[in-house]
Amino acid sequence: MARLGMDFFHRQVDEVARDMVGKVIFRRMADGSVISERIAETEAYGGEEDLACHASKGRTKRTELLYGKCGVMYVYLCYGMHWLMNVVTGEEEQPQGVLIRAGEKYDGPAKLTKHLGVDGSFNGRDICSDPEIWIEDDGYRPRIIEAPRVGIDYAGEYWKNIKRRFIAVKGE
DNA sequence: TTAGTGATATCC
DNA sequence: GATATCACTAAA
Repeated sequence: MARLGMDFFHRQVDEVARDMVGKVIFRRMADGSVISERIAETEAYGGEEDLACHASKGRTKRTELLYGKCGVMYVYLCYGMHWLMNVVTGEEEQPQGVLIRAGEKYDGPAKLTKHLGVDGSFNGRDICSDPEIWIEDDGYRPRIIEAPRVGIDYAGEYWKNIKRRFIAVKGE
């Protein structure tokens, strides 16, 4: 087991998103217990031209984190009730991030964050050094399917259709 | 298919 | 200050 560090996230967002599939996310709860969940699905967002990336519309208070240091969590409240969890990747000054969409047992971005107890208080934390949440590589290497991202109809035909979504194949 | 929900951004 | 938007889920 090896905890993922800065070097893992300091790469092209597409590579990081792909490599994160199959890794295990750990969470130390307030009562001291530790739960884990293998990542089954991610999506890559980023590049200044990526219309699906929040930061494409301009650098704002909210998206500021995406321009910052890699390894930092970007947690965002969607539709007033769902927390979505991302990890910033790549160079500083480049808005890039990986959305963690699903775990093996918790399929769906908001279900995953709910299970892990991740909310707005995790926004801006460094997943490489935070004592309450981290990601490890246990050597598992699933076969990975690439697919178009979902839920970004507003981003236009091109960005809607490119394959920046990575899904683990079960049982391999 | 649609109702629910609230932070953020954008427009007065 | 007000409105429009949104990387979703559950219920029907």
